Parts: sequence; C-alpha cells; structure tokens
Amino acid sequence: MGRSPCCEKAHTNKGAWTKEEDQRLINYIRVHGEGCWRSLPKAAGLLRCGKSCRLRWINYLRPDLKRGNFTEEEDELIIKLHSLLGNKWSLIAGRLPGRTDNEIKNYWNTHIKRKLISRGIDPQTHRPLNQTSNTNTVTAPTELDFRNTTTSVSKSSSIKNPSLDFNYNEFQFKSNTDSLEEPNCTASSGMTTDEEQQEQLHKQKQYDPSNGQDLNLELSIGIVSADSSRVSSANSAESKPKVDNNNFQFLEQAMVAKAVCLCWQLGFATSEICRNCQNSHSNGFYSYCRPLDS
DNA sequence: AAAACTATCAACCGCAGAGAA
DNA sequence: ATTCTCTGCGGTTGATAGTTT
Repeated sequence: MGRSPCCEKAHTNKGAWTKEEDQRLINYIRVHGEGCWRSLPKAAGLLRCGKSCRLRWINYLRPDLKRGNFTEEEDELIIKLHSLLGNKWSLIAGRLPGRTDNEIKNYWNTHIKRKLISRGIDPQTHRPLNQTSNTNTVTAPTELDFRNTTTSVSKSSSIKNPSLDFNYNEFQFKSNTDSLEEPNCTASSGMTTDEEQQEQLHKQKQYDPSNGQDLNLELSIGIVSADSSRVSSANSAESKPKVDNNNFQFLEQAMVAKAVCLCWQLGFATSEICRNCQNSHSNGFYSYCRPLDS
C-alpha cells in the first residue's frame, strides 16, 4: 500500500507565493504558533499543502531570519562545518543563527564550491584537488577513517586491523579559544536560547586573523565507563594517528558497553579536557560529548 | 535591441525517521 | 510487530534576474 499524499494536490496552489498567502500564513502562525503543518493550510485558509507552508515559513517568513550576504566569517564557518558534517545542511544551519538550511545549501552550491575549487580544494572531500583523485577510499574527512596504515580498507575489505585517523588539518582557521558547543550537548552547558546562540556567534566572530592557528577537526570515540584512561590514552595526541591492535580490540569490545562517549572536537592548540570522558583534547575550540545512554 | 548564456534561490519532490494507532 | 501519519531533510528543478555576445 502506498503512502497517502501529504495533501490533496488537485486543489492546492504551487509555485511562487503571493503576498496575500504570505500574510495569511504569518497571521495564522502569529496567533496559533507553528505546528501541525498538515492541518494548517485549511485552518489558515490557504490552498497550499502543509509542506509548502512549512517551507515558506522556515525559509522565508520566519521573523528571526537574517537577510543579506554571508560574511567572510560565516563562509569559513560553513566550510569548517561542512568538512566535519558533510551535506548535513540542517546541522550546519543550526550553527548559523538566522540562516536556513536551504539558504546555506544554495550558497554552498553557488559560491563556496567555486571558492574552494579556486583554492585548489575539493569541496566534497576538503582535500587538495590533486590528492582527491588518488584517495578514493574515504570521501569525506568526517567519516570514521579506518584505513590501515599500510593497506586501505577498500583493498582488504576488512577493518580488523585498522588505524584510527581522525585528524584532519586542512585549513587555516581564525579564532580565539572560546568553545563552540553543540546545542544538545548534555555534558556541557547546552545552548538552548537564541540569546546564547547569538552570544556564541559573537564568539565565533572574534577570530583573530593574526593568530593563524591550525584548526584541528578531530573526531574521537572514547569510553565513559571504567578504564576510560586507556581509551583516553588511545585517543591522546601522543598516540595518534594510529591505534594498535590491542587498543582496537579494546575499542571493539567497548562498542557493546552501555555508555560510550562520542567527542567531536574542532580546535586550536590549547589544552582542554573533555568534561565527559576526560579525554585530553589538545585543541579546544569545539567539543561535543554525549553518553549514548543518556 | 535581442538572443544566448549564466547565476541565483525559492520551491518542489521523494525519502527516511519518529511516534502514534 | 506492523502499519500509518506527520515532519524534516537533502537533492533537484525551474523561474527569474543579470550578464555577455
């Protein structure tokens, strides 16, 4: 059985929104708030499908949208986040208050892609273009890199004896050491309000061009529970980029452990300890930890 | 001036995940 | 456990504006 359509398409308008439609939508949401997009069009007197209303509101009518050109800082932040998250536009948009996923996606495709190519960087892999053609085993630095130090996974089709290589230093990024934390991070003061988001954006804007520090985009997996020190050691700066067989077996075993700490780190050369797993983060611009069982 | 080409971005489509029934 | 509904996401399209020939 196929899915029922989200709306009665035969009786809905499509294409560009009129000012009257916009006003109806704005008025309705002003009174009733967002939510229940399926029933909203009828209630608001709109001949549109709910999805269309939601999109129009989120991408265009929302009062907190920031209009205008992207700043250089936003450009760099988008590039950073894309190198970490890939095409997760909604996640990237979550880091840029006032910007929508659609807007960022469009901007990426029309501007940043070209910008990166002109810098000699592959926009998908964030690696130098002349390297990209040679490295087809891993397409994005955000993926777990299980390449063996001598044999790639694509050749061995096994990850029994891999190295863990989450380091990626591709760009010069300009920032102070202020941390930028994931909104949902349970191990730190979660950013929940617009005010906090604005504050963090302000912090992000305090980049010091003279600093010239390397940004370390680093994803590490650590164990919260017993013997975290061992994993901490495995993930420490000294032991990177590879983990020996014993450590990897330990990690495999640890996968079944109940509490696992996932730490994403974007940072600079300052010392910071993950508040959740106590891993030493050699670079402390951004950290994110979340026990899976929380 | 007009046709052809390019860039931009709003909007649509299909799919997947979450939660309810 | 299965089916269904709703919502949100990412990829893609198409209209329009701007630029070049």
